Amino acid sequence: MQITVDGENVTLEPGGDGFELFPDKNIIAMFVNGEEVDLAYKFQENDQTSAITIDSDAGLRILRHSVAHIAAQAVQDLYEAKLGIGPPIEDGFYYDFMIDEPLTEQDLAKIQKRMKEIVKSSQRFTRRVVSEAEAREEMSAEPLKLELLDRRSESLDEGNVEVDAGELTIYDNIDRNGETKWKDLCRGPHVPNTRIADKGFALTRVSAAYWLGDQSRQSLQRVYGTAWPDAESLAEYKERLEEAARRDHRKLGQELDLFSFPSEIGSGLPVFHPKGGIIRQVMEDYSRKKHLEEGYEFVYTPHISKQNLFEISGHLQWYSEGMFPPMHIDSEYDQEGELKKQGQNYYLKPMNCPFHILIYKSRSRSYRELPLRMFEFGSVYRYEKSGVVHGLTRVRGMTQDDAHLFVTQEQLAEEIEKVLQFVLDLLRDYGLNDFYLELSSRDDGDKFVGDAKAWELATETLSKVASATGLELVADPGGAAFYGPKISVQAKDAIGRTWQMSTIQLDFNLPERFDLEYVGSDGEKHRPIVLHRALFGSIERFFGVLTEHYAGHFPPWLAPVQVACVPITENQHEYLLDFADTLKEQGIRVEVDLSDERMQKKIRNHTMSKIPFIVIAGDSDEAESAVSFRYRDGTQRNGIKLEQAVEEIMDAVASREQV
RNA sequence: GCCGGCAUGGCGCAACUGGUAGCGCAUCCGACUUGUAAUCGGAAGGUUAGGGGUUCAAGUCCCCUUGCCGGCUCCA
Repeated sequence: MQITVDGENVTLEPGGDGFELFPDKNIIAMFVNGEEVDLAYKFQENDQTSAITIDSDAGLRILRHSVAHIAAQAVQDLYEAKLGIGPPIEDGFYYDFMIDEPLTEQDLAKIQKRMKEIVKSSQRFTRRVVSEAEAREEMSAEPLKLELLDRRSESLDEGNVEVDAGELTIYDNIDRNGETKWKDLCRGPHVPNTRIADKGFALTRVSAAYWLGDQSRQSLQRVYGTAWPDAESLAEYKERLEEAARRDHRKLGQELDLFSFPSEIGSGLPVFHPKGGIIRQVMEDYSRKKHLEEGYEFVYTPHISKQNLFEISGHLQWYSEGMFPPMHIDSEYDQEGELKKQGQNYYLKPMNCPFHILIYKSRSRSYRELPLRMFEFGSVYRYEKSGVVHGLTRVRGMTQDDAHLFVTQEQLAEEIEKVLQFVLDLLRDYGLNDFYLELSSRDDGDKFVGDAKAWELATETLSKVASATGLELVADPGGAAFYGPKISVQAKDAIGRTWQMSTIQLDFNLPERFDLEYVGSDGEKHRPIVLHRALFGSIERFFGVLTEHYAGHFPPWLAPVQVACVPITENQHEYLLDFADTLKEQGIRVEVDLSDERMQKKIRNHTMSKIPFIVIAGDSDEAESAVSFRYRDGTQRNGIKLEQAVEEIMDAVASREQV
């Protein structure tokens, strides 16, 4: 029998399978004619195959999915639980269960212990093709699996071949004695044997999850886990989690005294302390400067508005759920309690656009004024549901670095290009360098405004401009809001996590609703196009992302305290105070530590508060008009002359570099 | 909004099955004056998120509210 292995012709005995062909233990499955299959697969004439190693992307998915099965077996060994689904996910897997009692952390430990036993018992994953009737029979005690079978037949009826139109398979877990210990309806493939999971897995958490992600369906218990080819990779993964935890902006915000969320104020409503305040101020000042240079004009608008504005804008129609409920004011009653004056509703604003648009509409506009760019640090309030607020990244009150650009059709492409370049430059100034773009286009449904033609044109324009940056462009079909397509900038942080930062959003809706126009060179009235864009997204969120990106080690230009001076003895107090004065005159944020702690303690304190420059001086330094630098990583440089020290600090701040 | 967990001085934590709150850091006072990540001694500080209940007795048990955490759903 002839088959092709990695493009090479190989001769195999009839009935030969993957175990024969790939004896290497690191190979856990294989591709056959493009499909992932078990090693137990018996080759057919002319099959094309290649190995799947355990550490490849496909291999890891298969491993994780297999460990999900082991978890499910363990759960069913220990509890009365019905099976949901158990797919691999990034870095791990989950399995959903219908179970009466919610699982706890203690349960997790028990389940993991049981999993270890299953792994050690060396069970084989064995594939078996079944008819639908057989599958229903064997899964008769598993209502959720039966529902999946129902759904499968429904979609087959509709000619939808997406969901496993192929044969149905059950995987049996068979132990050394040939006894079937467990089975699951599953497409596979799987690792050959539970032992392969050996030392590289761990359960990580439990939570609830809706069946099939549907809020109206029942809540299941979801067990999350992770799985890796070996113990080292698992340890590395755990270390990665710990690193992320160390960088958590909520923790750093507390430790570095940057911001807090007083419960007296309410959920999702942060206050910035002086140390966080100065960072914000520097960020905002820099942003203002850049916007001025880029031709933006600054506007200011209130935080609340009468209901009617949001009726015109459509927010109440489309997004009232995300808005704080209204406050009703100005009603007046006479002595009999009869309504004398109809009051009205005011809403906290969830977006700035209607306000900017009113500024546009305050007088007639000429094409000569376009593009008109209105910028504001606009405070908005959104009623985020109670379960979703999260540190600074998901809040109920925030400040957007928001701008609305009013442009003509002809100017659109160039303006988008400018904005995109502006965004990327600005993000780079903040130390983010690794980006990709996402283009969200129209949903196929009819939930959109404007005509399809205009959408198509605009999407094409966005796409062209995005491609021209040379950055990776990911399509997000159907991801657009109802009012227009958008480009979003995704940035990767220092430990490789991606964050959605800026968005550039076209709007076909508001110009219509507010009946915007400008007078063109032809003397006729035309409708401008509105571009929404926020570069940071929200200041709060960006602040959180930067904190995690830098792990609290803000570069000198952003650091709340840029220089801490530590005298070796009291004799240097004057000397360092003079030095600090010189820096202060240059606008440097500097402190001299005159406390009566020992200098080792002072160094420790300032290192822990992550101050970029610790400047130390003793007698010998003073004698030669010098100081010593100590950086956050513990490195030191001695004997730096005063003028040079000042210059270096100033340079580091001015260049916005990290030290 | 849903499921589960948590809530003790500024911060991090302790207090066995209910028996009238402890420790470290920080703070304040005093002593010490010291070349690169914690000097020593002393003092002050909480009625245990808020409210209600059970009990002779509640930080420990029950209920409600608020907030936080992990997910789900959502994120204009």
